[in-house]
Amino acid sequence: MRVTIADVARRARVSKATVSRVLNNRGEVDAATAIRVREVIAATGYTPSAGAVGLATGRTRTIGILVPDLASPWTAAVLQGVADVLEEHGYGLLVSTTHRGPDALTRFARRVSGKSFDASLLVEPPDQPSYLAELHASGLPIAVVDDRREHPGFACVVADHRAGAGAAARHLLAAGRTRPLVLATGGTRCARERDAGFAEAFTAAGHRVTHRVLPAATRESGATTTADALAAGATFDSVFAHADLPALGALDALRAAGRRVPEDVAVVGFDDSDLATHADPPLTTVRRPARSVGEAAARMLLANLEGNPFPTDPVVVPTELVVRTSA
Amino acid sequence: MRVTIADVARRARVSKATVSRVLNNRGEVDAATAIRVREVIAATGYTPSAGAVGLATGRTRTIGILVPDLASPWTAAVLQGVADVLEEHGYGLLVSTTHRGPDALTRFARRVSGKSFDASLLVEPPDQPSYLAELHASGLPIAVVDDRREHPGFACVVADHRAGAGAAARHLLAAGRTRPLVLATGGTRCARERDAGFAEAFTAAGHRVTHRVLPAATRESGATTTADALAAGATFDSVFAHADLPALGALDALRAAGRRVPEDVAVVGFDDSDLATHADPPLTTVRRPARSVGEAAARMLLANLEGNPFPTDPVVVPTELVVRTSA
DNA sequence: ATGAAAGCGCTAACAT
DNA sequence: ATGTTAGCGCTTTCAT
Repeated sequence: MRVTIADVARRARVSKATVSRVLNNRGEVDAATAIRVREVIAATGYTPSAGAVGLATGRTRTIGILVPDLASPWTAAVLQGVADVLEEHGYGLLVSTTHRGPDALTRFARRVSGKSFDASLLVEPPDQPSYLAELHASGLPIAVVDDRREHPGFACVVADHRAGAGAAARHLLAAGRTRPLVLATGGTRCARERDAGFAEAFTAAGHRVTHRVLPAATRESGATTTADALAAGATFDSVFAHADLPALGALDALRAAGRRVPEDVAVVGFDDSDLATHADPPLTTVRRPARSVGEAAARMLLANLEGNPFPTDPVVVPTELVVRTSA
Repeated sequence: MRVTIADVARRARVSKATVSRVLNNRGEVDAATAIRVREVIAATGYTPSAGAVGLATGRTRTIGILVPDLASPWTAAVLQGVADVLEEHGYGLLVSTTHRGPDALTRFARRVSGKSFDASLLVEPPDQPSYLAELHASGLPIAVVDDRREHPGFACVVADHRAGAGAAARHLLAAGRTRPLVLATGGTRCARERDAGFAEAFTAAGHRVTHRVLPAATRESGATTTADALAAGATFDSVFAHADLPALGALDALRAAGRRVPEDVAVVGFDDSDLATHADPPLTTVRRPARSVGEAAARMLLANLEGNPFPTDPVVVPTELVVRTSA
């Protein structure tokens, strides 16, 4: 049988209430009694039942996180940041995934109303306003990690895409590059931020940027788009891709065309994935601080649970230009 | 206020017991009553409190997983597999990490004895026999994912390194390669399996393999070890690396030495990481089925919870040779 | 087929 | 400073 608080109370010749008090350092307890109780606890290896504590207090010391999937480096790193902070504060992390379809969302909502956790964190949640609204209405503290910043009304943590793109631009400018080709990804909010941050710096310096939108954020589309630009006679001395994969593609196309990187054309990516380190040449890129984003989000949630209201504006985590060889 | 089972009972004009029966399809309930109860449930949006159910039944429908860290592609993929299976069966996943030091282990043990979950899964747990024994003694169903296979006494899921290495060897042999250079990683169990599987095939064919142990499973060590072998006059027509990163290093050294891949030397890696796809040339490699391993482990745990005993031998998940360009 | 009541293991008023 | 007493929201005998 498991040892319960009643067992401890009996063996220490006190009431359950007293045991509870020493357990939680609450209320006044005689020093000697406390010691005795602690001894019994140690001797029996007693650990409070999480479920019972949760039922009695209404708090589970667990937070729920909903991520698109676990295998992508970005979400995995965010998760790591969240887990670190929560662990440090003695909170548990209950993970759910949306990648198996919309049922997952329902199930998550179920857990929310089942009070499986005290707060929850949504990482790039799918746009299903009904569920989101429902979650919001549940009264549970909710924070969102979403660079698309598409969920007003929720406390939010985002990476600073604009500043990152700006840093990339200034790095290129400092190296004397004046005619960049931008390989942009779709029309998400963060893509617009990157465009804005990059273009801003170049136009401020009196230069124009050539802008292409990629059909997909893949290596292939990066390659063909770059090759097309080359074939169309576009003159550019640098490439800024909205992701590392297309940057790799640009590298391919450039090599195929006999352009040297970075001598003839400098290339900058975005994300700082593993691939960037191992690219040939190693890719200069803007690091998306997944880990820090996760940490910030977790801290925000924890602060909220302690009574501090959520910040009204998105928390912006700085990005960082990682200079390697390609630019 | 949250709606409780008592609220539902009142509105449906039945007792809590009946609502509970309807909820769990247990015992005989009049069809009409059941319908009425379900209507009230739907109307009120009632969801049972997970904590209360847990307290009453002694089961939380949650399993705990302990991983070294969340950011590595291998553990992330295992986790994904686990999450998929659990989600499908309505189980929750509580994640802990050991990467912040040994406290994490203590905390995990605490949750175990706090009955936060029904079973737990250890992914490549650190060798701290005391804690492991303690966990084992807790009576909680525990499974281990650990290719090192170093924890006898625990139910275990592993990838078939030996067969994977064998497949790599046969692929090389079929291509007429007869003098392979093996770039081995440290003395773990799985490294020995790979060595054995690979050597077996080559010696059976009457060929000898050159064997080097890498100081580390990095790209650099793969490169220098290969370069050294070349400089030492070793003649080899193929390289089998125990991981993708050193295989990439071999590619580097080979290129630097003017050897063409795969014409002069074929290269095979192990893991099938992202890097393999994007290597130049794309790397032929043995896929470690992280996802399937996670799924198998989760299924094993679930089966155990339903009363089936754990298999006594490790569950072996097949690996797969992914043929690309390098071999 | 359904209800009443006890109890899961804890916390939190309220007494003393 | 400590004990008593109610719950928290559910499941589960045991009656009826």
